[in-house]
Amino acid sequence: MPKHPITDARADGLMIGELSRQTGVNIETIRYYERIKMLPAPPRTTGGRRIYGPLETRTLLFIRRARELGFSLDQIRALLALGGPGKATCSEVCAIATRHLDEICSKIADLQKLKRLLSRTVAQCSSDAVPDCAVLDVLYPPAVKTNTTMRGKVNASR
Amino acid sequence: MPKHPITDARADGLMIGELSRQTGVNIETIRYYERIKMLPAPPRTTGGRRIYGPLETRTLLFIRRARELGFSLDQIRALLALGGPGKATCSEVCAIATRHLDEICSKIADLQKLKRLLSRTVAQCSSDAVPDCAVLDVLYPPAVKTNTTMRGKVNASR
DNA sequence: TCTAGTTCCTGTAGCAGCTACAGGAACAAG
DNA sequence: CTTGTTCCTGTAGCTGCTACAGGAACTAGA
Repeated sequence: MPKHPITDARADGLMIGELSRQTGVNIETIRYYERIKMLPAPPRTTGGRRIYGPLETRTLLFIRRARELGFSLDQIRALLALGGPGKATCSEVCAIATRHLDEICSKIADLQKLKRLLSRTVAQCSSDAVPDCAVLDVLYPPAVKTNTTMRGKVNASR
Repeated sequence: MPKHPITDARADGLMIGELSRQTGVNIETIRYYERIKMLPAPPRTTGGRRIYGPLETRTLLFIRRARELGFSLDQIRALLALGGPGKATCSEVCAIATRHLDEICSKIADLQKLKRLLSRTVAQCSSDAVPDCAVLDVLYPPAVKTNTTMRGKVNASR
């Protein structure tokens, strides 16, 4: 009767491949999430295959979205716990999100510092020989300007 | 005669602890760099301890600086190769730096998108009960708004 | 000379967050 | 019954480190 690959047992419920297709989350990743207890272990068919209901789909989409927004798995775990049966206040949820927002802001600030430095440096590129390359000048420590040709002097036991 | 912990063999040259202190790079990290061939294996004392010369110090500082600027180890390897004995043009070095700069820029752009979305969302925090939390609304997929209390229905073998 | 304390050595395992196998069992369709 | 697909478990790999364990080498003091 059903022509889609709905398989066995209770007819509603997806197998892992379908869940993966519907959520855009890799199969191996789904199993990984189960292993690290991000997702509850779903029931199985008699043959041992996982069957997922709408709740799991929803949870997985939640996780995926949160990952896209850069939340760590631990943060997501906390969010799921707050949204869960215990119930909590919105401000607790916001606290996690705000902390994450702070992290994002400081990451942006760091990257912008890098960007300024690097683009200033790259702009000086001369296309000439390497010894005068501005990029290498920024990278190499300015102090030790010693002769680069002093190798293999010490010993060499072993 | 020497009161500083310069040990054995040729008197110039640092042991790994001193190198670590001077460069600010963790001892274990230095050995790790050697293992993955970021740093050449240095000569050893008869007792088997590594002795580093000024070139190694310089290289390690280079690596550290490049890491601070967010270059990957592979990129740094490439930079070191270019700066090395083969010599290359400044534009080759700049090519690597420019690619890295592009990565930084797109990371910044991504993070700023996140930042806007998250801060807009967090701003709506009501401090009230969870069901109406704006953060969770953003995270949860808008489609499936089904009853959350339908668990443990399918089967439960195993 | 013996001993204590420090530094160093190798090798292995762990972190996040996956991804990619190998080798086998279960299923659907011809 | 066979073929092909999907699924299963378990393990190892990725990046860039960090942290151990268990032992060897060195220094300084008694």
